[in-house]
Amino acid sequence: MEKIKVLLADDHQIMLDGLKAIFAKDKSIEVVGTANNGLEVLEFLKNQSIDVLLLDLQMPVMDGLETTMHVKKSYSEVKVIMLTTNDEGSIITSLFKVGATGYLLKNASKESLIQGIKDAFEGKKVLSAHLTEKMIDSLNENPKPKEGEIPKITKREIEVVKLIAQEYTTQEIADALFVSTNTVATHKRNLFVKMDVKNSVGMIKKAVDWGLI
Amino acid sequence: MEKIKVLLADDHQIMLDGLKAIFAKDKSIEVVGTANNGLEVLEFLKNQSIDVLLLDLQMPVMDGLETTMHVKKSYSEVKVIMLTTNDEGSIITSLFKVGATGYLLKNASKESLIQGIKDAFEGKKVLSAHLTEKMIDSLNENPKPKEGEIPKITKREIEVVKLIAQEYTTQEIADALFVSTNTVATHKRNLFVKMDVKNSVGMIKKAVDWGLI
DNA sequence: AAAAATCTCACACAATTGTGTGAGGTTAAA
DNA sequence: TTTAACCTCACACAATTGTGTGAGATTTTT
Repeated sequence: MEKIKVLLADDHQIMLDGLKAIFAKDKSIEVVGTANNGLEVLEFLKNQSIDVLLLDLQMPVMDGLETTMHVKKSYSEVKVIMLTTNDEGSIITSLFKVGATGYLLKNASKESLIQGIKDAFEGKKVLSAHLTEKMIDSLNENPKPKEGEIPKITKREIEVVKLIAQEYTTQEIADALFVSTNTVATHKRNLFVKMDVKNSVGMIKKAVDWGLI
Repeated sequence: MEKIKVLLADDHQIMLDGLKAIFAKDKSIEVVGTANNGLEVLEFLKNQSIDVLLLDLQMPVMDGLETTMHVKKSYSEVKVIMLTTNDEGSIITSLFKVGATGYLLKNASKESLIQGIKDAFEGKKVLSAHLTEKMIDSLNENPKPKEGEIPKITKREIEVVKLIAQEYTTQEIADALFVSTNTVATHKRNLFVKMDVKNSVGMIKKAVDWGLI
């Protein structure tokens, strides 16, 4: 069987050595090179193809996030696993959005690392169990409206809000709801006051924040 | 030790019976009641407190998502675990945003269910391993602007977009940028075309999607 | 049953937004 | 250096939005 070609990138030589030692013991993984920053990774890829890129998040010159973007843009078939010591939940989602395949803690066990490489190679998403929760938390981190701070918006008003969000004009909303434009205008007026906004733009922004639409 | 008080909610009686049977064998869990829909859950909570709510996502009258919102609003200390057969990734993030604690598949093992209840009770987030990947995928699923699909928005235009998002009128934007209202109007006009929207509301929505603001 | 909230509509008017067309000056790219 | 993109502004006009006030009808809550 062909070995999984892995490129290691970390600014700490000790880390690179440690990783190489770990993977040396595994028959299905071959470390084909190392890099000290993102630029070196891109240089390496110009000359040689790899299957998996194991990447330190914190690096000088070009960090993990930026590197991932560049790599995925030019070599989309490469699986990228981010390796890091700390676990800032907020960045995890960004990582996956730019196309990373996995996210592992540096203090993960040797077995986890090896398994992570293999899973990534097979196209699976890889995530340290401890990090799942972090990620979930980060989803909630946007200034979620505190319980009592949301005024009571009526059903009809919500209908109006939704239509406004869909770029409907007052006239179109009136037609859609079978009421007069005056009525729609009244709903909007009341909404502006309730939501404490100046215009439809502010209204829709808050509506999104509040989960109204 | 006090038992963990659990309320089961599912519109299928068979499911309820099965769950009861499973939890009956565990000494630390006590099923204190069952409900067939969200309304019954809310009714139950008026008279009796619980620790964990195991909730079917698909229910008539009031589904899991809506129920969760109501429950967390009035009884924030209750841990909610969603139980479902299918796994629509997109809904998972919504779930956590409304305050759910976990999300398990109905075909999870008995052990997983029991452990899930215990974890939730201790405040941990619970997620079927198989669903982690789904969730990650769903992060990527918002009509992410494909590389080439985002038109080139100039710096000046972005400034305008940001101010519009802050409920500035054209006049105020003009003052803020030290240009005439005509200029601002022109920027807006160009933005409408570039972004293919009808008005400022649509513009701000897309701007958010595209990460412009 | 009385009170409060909701939904409806009218009328009038000010304010703002959106559209069309044309164009001069500056900057960046080919 | 020629072209292209960008920023600027004007003028005019239509369309839409936003405000203020008042009020009847229906539903929900107390």
